[in-house]
Amino acid sequence: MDTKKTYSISELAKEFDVTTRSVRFYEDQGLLHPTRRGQTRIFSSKDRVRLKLILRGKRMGFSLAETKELFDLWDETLTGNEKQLLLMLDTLACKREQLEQQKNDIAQAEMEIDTAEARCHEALADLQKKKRQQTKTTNKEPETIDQR
Amino acid sequence: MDTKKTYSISELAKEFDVTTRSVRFYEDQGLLHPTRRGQTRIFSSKDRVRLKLILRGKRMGFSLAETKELFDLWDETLTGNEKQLLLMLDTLACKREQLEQQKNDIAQAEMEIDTAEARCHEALADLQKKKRQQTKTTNKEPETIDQR
DNA sequence: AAACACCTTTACGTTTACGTAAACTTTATC
DNA sequence: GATAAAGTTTACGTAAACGTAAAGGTGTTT
Repeated sequence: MDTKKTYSISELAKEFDVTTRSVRFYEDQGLLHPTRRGQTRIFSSKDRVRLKLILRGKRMGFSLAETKELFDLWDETLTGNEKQLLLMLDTLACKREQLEQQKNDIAQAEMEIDTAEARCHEALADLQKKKRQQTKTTNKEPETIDQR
Repeated sequence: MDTKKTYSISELAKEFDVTTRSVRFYEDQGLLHPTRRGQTRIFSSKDRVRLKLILRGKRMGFSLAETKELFDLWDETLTGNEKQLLLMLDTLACKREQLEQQKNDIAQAEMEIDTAEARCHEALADLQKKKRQQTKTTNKEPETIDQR
């Protein structure tokens, strides 16, 4: 069920493969806002979404502070104040630029991986050739063959 | 000139907008290998390329240690040892997966930015409407208009 | 030769993002 | 009602990636 209303700390931790320590830390830093039953934390599905966003942000190289800024900004944006709305639009535009940069970086990296891989295959092919020649002279069985 | 043979530390620092401290740190961590004239560092164009890769790696969320591993692996790969070559191919495949994940993350983020932006524009439009109605009753000039 | 720019090493300080242990409370289970 | 399982706070520890002096060495420009 994706519409489950609440989650325990270990449920969230397990689902997203982080420690409870991390989750508590994110709360401490103001990124999550669980309610309490007694002193036990109860996380809403909003918290769940935010945790997902936090982790994606991390994978994308965002700091917790950056992510928190976005969360806070979004919350303030919801108040409907015009200045906030414009500020949010600005911020979104910035993020878009960052994403463009990242896409470029990724494209570059992919190309370099391609050429690196090609060179590896070449080098492997060379090695196989040498082996075959050795095999010819010593008359042994051929070994592994690189096939991709 | 992209074929300039050597660079001083501050040349590199300026070109890539990092501090000399960082460059020295990268050397200290074994990511760069400048030669020396006296005790002054002299960076090759290979170092320059590596610095570029380091920084791109950082933008992509890679740690220096990860980047160093790749550098080292690549250097060892160049020795032509078969095991190294296969290991390298494996590593490259892993990196490719990472890049796929990142592309997904970016695509998701872009979609969310799109919807966030749309909501902002809606909210702004609502505000404008309210303003216009006020303007009608109070007969004042219209103010800013959100046009995109 | 004095000043200035640029380079060096050494070394302690700082921020981020948690890890880890200790000591304790609450809740579920046998 | 004992015991385990999961939760809590407090607090010190740590790795990464530098920042920031301090103290000094080259070299060239005026």
